[in-house]
Amino acid sequence: MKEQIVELIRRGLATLPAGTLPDPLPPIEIERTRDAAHGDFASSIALKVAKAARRNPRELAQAILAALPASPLIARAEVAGAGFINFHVAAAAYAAELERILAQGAAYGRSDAGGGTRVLVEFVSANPTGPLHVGHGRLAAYGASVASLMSAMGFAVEREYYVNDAGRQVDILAVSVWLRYLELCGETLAFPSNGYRGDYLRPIAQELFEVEQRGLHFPAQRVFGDLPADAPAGDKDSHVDALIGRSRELLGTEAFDRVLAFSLQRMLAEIRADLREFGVEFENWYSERSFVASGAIDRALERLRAEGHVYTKDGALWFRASAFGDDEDRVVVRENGLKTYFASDIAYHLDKRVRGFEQLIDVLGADHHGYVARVRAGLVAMGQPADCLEVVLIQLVNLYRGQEKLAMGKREGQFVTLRQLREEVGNDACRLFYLMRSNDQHLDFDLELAKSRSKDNPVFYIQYAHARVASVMKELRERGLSYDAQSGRTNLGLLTAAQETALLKSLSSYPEVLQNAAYNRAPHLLVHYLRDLANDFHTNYDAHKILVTEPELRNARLTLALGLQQVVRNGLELLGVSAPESM
RNA sequence: GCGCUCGUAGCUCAGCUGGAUAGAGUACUGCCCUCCGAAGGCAGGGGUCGUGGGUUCGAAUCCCGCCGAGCGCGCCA
Repeated sequence: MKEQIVELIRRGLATLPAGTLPDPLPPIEIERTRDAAHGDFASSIALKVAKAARRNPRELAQAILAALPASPLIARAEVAGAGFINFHVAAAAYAAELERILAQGAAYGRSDAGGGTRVLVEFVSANPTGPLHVGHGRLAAYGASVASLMSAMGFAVEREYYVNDAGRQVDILAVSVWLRYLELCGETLAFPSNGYRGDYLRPIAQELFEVEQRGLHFPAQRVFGDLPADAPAGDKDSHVDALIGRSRELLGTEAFDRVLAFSLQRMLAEIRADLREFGVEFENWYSERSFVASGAIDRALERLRAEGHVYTKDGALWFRASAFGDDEDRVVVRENGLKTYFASDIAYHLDKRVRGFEQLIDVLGADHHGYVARVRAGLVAMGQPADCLEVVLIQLVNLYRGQEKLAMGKREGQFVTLRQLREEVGNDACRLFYLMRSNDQHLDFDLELAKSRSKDNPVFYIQYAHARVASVMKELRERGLSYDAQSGRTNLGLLTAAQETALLKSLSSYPEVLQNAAYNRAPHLLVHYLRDLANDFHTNYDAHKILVTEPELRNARLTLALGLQQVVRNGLELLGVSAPESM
């Protein structure tokens, strides 16, 4: 609807004599008015160009108004205030929009504006060394929803999880599982402070034991004998590194890698299952291990070297990041010859571009904000446009049970997992609560509220609107009546009550909300919209009985209710929340 | 110290690609059930948009300073 009016203005402006308006015309924009007295849409185009055109804004607005072609869409248009042009949309136009909703069904609100531009959304990418916790859940819900929204806008979106399955951390994972396995063999040992201490590794060790039996058993003394001391007396890093070395030595590379692969596979399976059950799917699970093996990092470094963007200092190889907007230069190859994580990170991002993605969206926890400038610097140095990478930072999540704030810290080892959260409040509440707030706002997640069946709970309130329509349809059948869609469409003119026109108006703004939410990477806007829409429906429901005896009015009202139901369903779908028929 | 983010009603937050008297939920106060789901609806009070400047016809929104909160500043990953 909005686009149609913009088109109308565009056509009107084209008929104005040359020189009336300044040449580089700002984009024509209209906005929904806040005050009904200002009509439904308003344009401030006259105010914006008045100065450049050296004309009085009101006069200019009047001229534009006079040039507007007549349209059945607009009941009335007028100049108001300092030079706004206000548009009053014809009631029939809202009725037509409702018909469009029902005709397009699940496709309503979608667009092809993205033109199939390839976009890669990378999110979650949690290390496969532990289960997903509540913070990852927010990344998952957000990334999935942004991907859906962009896909609805006609972008060719792929979702990617970068699996950090290489490097020291997975060695530590292997050692941690093996130590638990040794405990199952009857050994008593001091678990390294830098190991993964959580109980979640015990079942994996148990499975390992069932597969390997006692084949990997070594006495604890041989494993820990004369290793550098662990913290607090010694250094936890050198302790665990030595422990990795000792493990490889005793088990042999082949068996150690077997333990590693087994642990990784189990951990990853758990993460994938967790996300799948949460309704979050990825096209790509991109393995760092295979990425490293492909030689892509060396190729990226070679590219930097060829362009002269690296130099040697203190025995290390540095990337001249400061020349590309970063605060300082960064090491890519350490003095000991090992490549840094940063090196693989920029190579990975280059690889995304090489794979043909025009736009890269990274969804990261806010504590990663330090990486943005340097990764972008890397991409630019390797010839990529600076704006091909977009990083969205997600603030942290605090769990509450009513007033009580729940402690959750990895350090204490008692962090709440995503699975625990889902099991307690359910997927729907989980997804919606995660998306309720803007990404750059800390999220207070109240478990009690998420579970409550009342208006205070937006999940409930929105789903209830959907279910309520289903309930009305059921009641209709129970009364031996049926819905006549044709009659409903032809009698939409009967929907003249204030609550009905308000609902019609809200429904018509859905495409605008979607577009806004997609382009601003802001699913929370859709959540707020759906809540308000549900409110409009409940208000209308309370004010006007749907199942009245006059068939024309009844059918018209049912049409409105079904349109509402369709839009709620479409919106919830994009948020990953179910639209129940009853609850 | 440097950098990123945030600061809007008692509380939790929208609004921030500048627009016409600043919105919602909650809490508080008072109404509404012989009626399709009261798991609901209606009405009311409540705000120097952290603060001081600036840009603009117009600033919660853009720019600068200050105050306060969170996070990040390894040849870790």
